[in-house]
Amino acid sequence: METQDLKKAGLKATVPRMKILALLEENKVRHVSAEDVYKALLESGEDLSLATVYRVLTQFEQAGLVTRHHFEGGHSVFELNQGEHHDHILCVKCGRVDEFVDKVIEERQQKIAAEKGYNMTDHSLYIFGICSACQKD
Amino acid sequence: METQDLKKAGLKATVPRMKILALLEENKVRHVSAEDVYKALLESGEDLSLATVYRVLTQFEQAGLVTRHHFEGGHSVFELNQGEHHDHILCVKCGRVDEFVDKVIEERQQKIAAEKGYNMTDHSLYIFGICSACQKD
DNA sequence: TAAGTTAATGAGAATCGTTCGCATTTAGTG
DNA sequence: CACTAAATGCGAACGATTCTCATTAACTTA
Repeated sequence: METQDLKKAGLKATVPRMKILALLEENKVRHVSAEDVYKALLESGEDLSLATVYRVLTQFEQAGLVTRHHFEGGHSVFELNQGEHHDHILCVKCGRVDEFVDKVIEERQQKIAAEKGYNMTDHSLYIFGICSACQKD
Repeated sequence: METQDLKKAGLKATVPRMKILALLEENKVRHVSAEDVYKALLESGEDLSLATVYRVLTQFEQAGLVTRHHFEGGHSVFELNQGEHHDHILCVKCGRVDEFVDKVIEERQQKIAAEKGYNMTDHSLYIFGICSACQKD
């Protein structure tokens, strides 16, 4: 039950929080904006405010349930944390997003951080390109 | 002369553009926001508008003279393209930014893109951590 | 080098995603 | 079931960026 997940994260199990978490867990789309979440919930009959969506997503992020990605134009998209860490490769033409995991890169990053005297906490890697479908146009 | 650089980039050699390019080439700071550029130029006696700074930086980006980095909170910072490509490692406590180049990572990225059927055009890699100075606090 | 054409600029309004303030409602507790 | 703190809704506020449009400056050609 989601109630447990929320409690574990130190968050009260309120209606908006459960609805948002449930939506993310449906996993229809991996990467959603606050606006996406807001609209999807309105459509499914929920009545909540956009401000709440932002608040909740920010709390989820702080609780480690969700990762926020910063995109161009000040947009953020959120992604439920599940399974292993991964990075992203995205198409600059159609916006398609794929994911990948590469141990070699992970290791090199650790090494680089160490060399520079940093205690690595996180990283963000995006590869941009043109996907196979778009190469045909 | 900067005039040449601008012409080469297909841009008229106007006063604001030359001043902004000169400022970036001074290279006092590698990563500047539009606001930084605007203030610095005002202080050095130039009279230009923030809108122009944004316009010019965007044109520089399109011309490949400059790279724009998207940071948290919808902030962008710009960096003059000079020398070789590099990635960034930054301190989440003090905001310090270091740069690095890693051939292994570059190659892996090419390989991953190919595997996923993408024609890679660019990438962005940030390592986050706590720098040596901040580890002591 | 002066006139003409077009693109660039300044100033401020407008936009967009996001956050805030505050009155109201709800969840968890006893 | 009543109580208290925390969560929500609403709309206003915000900050970065972009737009509009009248004015000005930069290349072109004579």
